[in-house]
Amino acid sequence: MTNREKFLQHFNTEYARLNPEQRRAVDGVEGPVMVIAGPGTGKTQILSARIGRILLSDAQVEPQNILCLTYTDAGVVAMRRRLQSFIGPDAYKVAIHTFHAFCNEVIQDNLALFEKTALDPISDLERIELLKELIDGFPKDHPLKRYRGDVYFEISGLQSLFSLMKREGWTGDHICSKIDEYLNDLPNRDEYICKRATKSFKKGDVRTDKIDEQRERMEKLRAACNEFKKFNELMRGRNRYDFDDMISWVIEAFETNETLLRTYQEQYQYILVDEYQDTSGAQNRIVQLLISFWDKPNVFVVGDDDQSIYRFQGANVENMMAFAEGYAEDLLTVVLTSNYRSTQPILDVSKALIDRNEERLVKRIGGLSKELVSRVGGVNSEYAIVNGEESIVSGELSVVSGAVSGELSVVSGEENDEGGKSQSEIRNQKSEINSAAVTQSEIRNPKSETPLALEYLTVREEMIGVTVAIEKLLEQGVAGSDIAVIYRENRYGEELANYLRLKGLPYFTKRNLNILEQPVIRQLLTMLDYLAAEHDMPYGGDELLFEILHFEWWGIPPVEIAKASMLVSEENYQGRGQNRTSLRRYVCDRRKQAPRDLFDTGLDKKLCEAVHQVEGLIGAVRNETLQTLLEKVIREGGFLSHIVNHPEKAWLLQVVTAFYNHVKDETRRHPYITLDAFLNRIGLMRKEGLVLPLVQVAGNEKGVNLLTAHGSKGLEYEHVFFVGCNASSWEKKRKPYSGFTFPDTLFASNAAGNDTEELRRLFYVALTRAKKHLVISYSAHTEEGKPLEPSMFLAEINEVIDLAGSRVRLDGAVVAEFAALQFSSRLAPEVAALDEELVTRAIGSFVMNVSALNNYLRCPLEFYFRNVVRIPSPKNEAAEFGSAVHHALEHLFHKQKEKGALPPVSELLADFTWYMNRHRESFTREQFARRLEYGTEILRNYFTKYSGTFNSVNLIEHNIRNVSVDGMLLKGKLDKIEFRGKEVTIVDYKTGDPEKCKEKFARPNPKIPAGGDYWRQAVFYKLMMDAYKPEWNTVAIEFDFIEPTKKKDYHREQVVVNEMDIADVKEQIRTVYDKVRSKDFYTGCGKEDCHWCGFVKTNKLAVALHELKEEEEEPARFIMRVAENH
DNA sequence: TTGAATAGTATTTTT
DNA sequence: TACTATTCAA
Repeated sequence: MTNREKFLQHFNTEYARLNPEQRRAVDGVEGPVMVIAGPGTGKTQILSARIGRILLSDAQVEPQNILCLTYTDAGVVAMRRRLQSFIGPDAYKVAIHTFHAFCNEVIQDNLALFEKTALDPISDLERIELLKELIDGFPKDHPLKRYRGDVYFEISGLQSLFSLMKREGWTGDHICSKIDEYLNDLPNRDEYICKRATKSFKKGDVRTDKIDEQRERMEKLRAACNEFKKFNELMRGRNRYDFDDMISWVIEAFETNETLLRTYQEQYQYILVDEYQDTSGAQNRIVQLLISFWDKPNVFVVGDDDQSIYRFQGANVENMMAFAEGYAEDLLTVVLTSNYRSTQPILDVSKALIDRNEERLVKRIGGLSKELVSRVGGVNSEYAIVNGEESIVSGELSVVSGAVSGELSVVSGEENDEGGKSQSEIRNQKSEINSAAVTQSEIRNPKSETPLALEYLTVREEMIGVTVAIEKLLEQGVAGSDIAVIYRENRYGEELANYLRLKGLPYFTKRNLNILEQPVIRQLLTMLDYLAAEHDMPYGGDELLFEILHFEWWGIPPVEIAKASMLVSEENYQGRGQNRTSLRRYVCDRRKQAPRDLFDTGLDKKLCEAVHQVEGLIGAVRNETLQTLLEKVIREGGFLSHIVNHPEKAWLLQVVTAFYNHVKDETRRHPYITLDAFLNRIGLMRKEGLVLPLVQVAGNEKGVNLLTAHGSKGLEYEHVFFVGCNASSWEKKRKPYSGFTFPDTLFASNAAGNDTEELRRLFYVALTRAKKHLVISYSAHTEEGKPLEPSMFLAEINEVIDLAGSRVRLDGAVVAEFAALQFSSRLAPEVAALDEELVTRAIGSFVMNVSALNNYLRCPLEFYFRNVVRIPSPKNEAAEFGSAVHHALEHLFHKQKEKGALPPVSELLADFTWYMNRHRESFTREQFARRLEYGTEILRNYFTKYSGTFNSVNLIEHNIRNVSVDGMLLKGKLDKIEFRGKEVTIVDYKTGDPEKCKEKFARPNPKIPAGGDYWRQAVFYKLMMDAYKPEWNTVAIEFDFIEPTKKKDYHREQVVVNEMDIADVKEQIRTVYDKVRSKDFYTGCGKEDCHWCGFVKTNKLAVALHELKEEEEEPARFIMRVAENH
């Protein structure tokens, strides 16, 4: 048999399998065809069959005359594979491309026409840099120019706007005219007419204030559009292009160069477009140009408007509508309604939902019907609906019920009937959950044949429930790859993966991760940060070194680092000011001394070795290129061997390689890039939210599939668990600010409700992934016990079809199995204890002071690191600025006292500037300039405001030591003590935004059980003063904010202390004092956002993890208890 | 009852 | 910053 005969034979068998409507679409080879292919109707199949049919037609068409365009690379692969099974090797001669690849080919084949020979694609970072340049070039009164806050705020908005313009092929003029249209129309709109009298408007007036608001937004958009051209010029100037540019260039070339267009029109006489609903305006234009030669082009587009989830808002049906209208007379429209994937009940449920959408072709084009009919199992029996399927289905569904009933207690019975009830009714029912009897009865409900809707108590229980159900299915021999869990957000899947992992169940996920956020890379970057800091200014990065030494790969016992750190601070204390040493220098010096005496240096060997290696790397900064430096960091110092021996070796190597590649790419683009410049660029990426993406493939391919609703498109599974169907994840999810607001006149369809329709399509896509079993679930409460609503989409379905719904309550024993996951993030870590002798030396002379007290109450580990180990404090920009302000004010009042008169403001500013210059190393160049300017400004204003009122009878920077209160020693340094007659006021300066410190003044309350830090400080001072000078009448503690509020007010807050305050704080001091004495500070607070607990956990320094005490009631338990009591 | 004013809170999905 | 939820007022 010849190849052609083989192919013919094969094609005929495949063709025979097509149903009549599919054949109708395939047979009409000439002229335009639009196929609306709902989920599971054999979309790829029909494209392949069509290509086969074209090749077999009488027209002598060669494979290379056919162009098949798709949306994604994955689509190309799938298409090619299917086609090959249809027509054999000829499949490789058919041009199957993504739009981008096709355009690139056109450009590459006609380089002379495009003159783009020297261009490189632009990187995300370069785009940001260009946008910064663009923004820097804005004139003074430009609507997008900012002087305060983030001056580059508009970057992200501009970026998405320009990309949108390219994708949709919109010009600035086009948008501007739409803006005018919109603004002119506003006064006619009802929502801009005042309905009720207010201060400035009467009833019936046009709300000009609201219109002005819109106008302001629109002028911003207009200004942005006007920059589009300039941005493209900038890009060209740098020899860079966008991916989206490829399409625009080809459009332009086709439009202006007829010969070029003709060449491609001649070559591609048959054009097929897959996923037509997702093609952008620009992509669609390419198709139009290619087919524009013929009145009746041989074009075949396949798509499903109901599955459009990537298209820009408001445009989803437009392509298809325009297509239908453009060829109204000759167009063959075929709607595929035979579904070979799902059972009828699943299709019915899906239909119930999607019927709510208004923006659908079936509602816009007359005579179309899109009722999907299940042909599951009927493929081989001549397209008849197989009635016997019900028995198959119910047989297998009872398997699901069995799985559920085995381990889960189910509230069932009458309540299953939730059909037809509105959301509010459902909501009301939730309050009845608690009163419902918990039974072990199974769901043996005839309705189980329909998809199930389960309500779990909490998200946690939902995950447990799904995990248990999956476990059962796997036990019954269902393949993991036949099961999928679909959710809205990746976060859910990540969490769920933990549950499956705990149970040892196989799973499979693909997700995009940001390399820069990976722990290994963060460590590498910290290392590079340190090297840069030390290179810039010796001993400038000491606090980073402390952290770096804790990295696992050195293998240094943390106690040894603590010890070294304590020795350094001891030495510094004795050395007082001059010759302040650092961890790095201290260790280096000691290491060199070692050979000289026979005694041990007292320092850990590995520690010395690590510092030595780091020392070498610091030297390399000067001499090596960035790339070699990174290589050294990776190869030397045990980093590489640590990774290679790590259980997650493969993944870590991937991450490190990807990062290394990024560095290589950066050095290629900027051959002489310095470490500093590189780190700046990384910082810029972080700030602008740019990611270095890497696809993580976790688990194995036989595992249960974990997917987002978006990611599930085009896939199908026997069992689908559609989870997290809560309103908060769907329609009530806020979308973050995404740049500019567009005039609604831009969209052909009304913008209102469009978001909902898009979401509904996404929900629909998820539902239609299921072949036989669909379990939709949501939870009734958050982990914190707040009630959650089911998604409105569920209610919408319920109104049409009774979903078999149940409230699932898990068995305590089942929940207990997952206990290990419950507190995982909230465990309080404990570090190894220090040598007894060493601690005693460190805290032997401990005297209580405010910051130690605050540190301890915040987290005992913070106290340990700051007050016992005395880690080097980071050169913090804000803190150093605060010190400079303090310093300047201290000198101001000293001089006032000495001279008896207030010195001129210039001296205040000079003292400030002096201090700033002295500590220049704490700032970057920009920070320094900004802080200097800012400090001068606020101090001048502060001086002007208060200069007439400064009390001259006062004590400045008064040190109080060893005051005994109830046998406890207290100390403190007071900024200023003012005497007004017999009354004494203590003043403390504060820098920072006064508005943001409000809760620091709070007295103890349920939300802040220990009270605010400033409140405690005030009470502490009062307590101390009363013991120190009982004869002084300390009436108040005043917090003087040196920085004004946004409204330029200077704020002073006086705290008057009462008896209860005294008692409270005394109690706090007593507790902490005793705990410090008994060396009880090795265990952290366990709060999720605690920096110190986080430090200990991420570096795996903990020797033990403790569950938090039941101080605050654990929310899930709380709900359970309430439930039990009813 | 409903619009208007104010306070509070939280940031996605994909190519 | 922008949107939602709440409170306020006609």
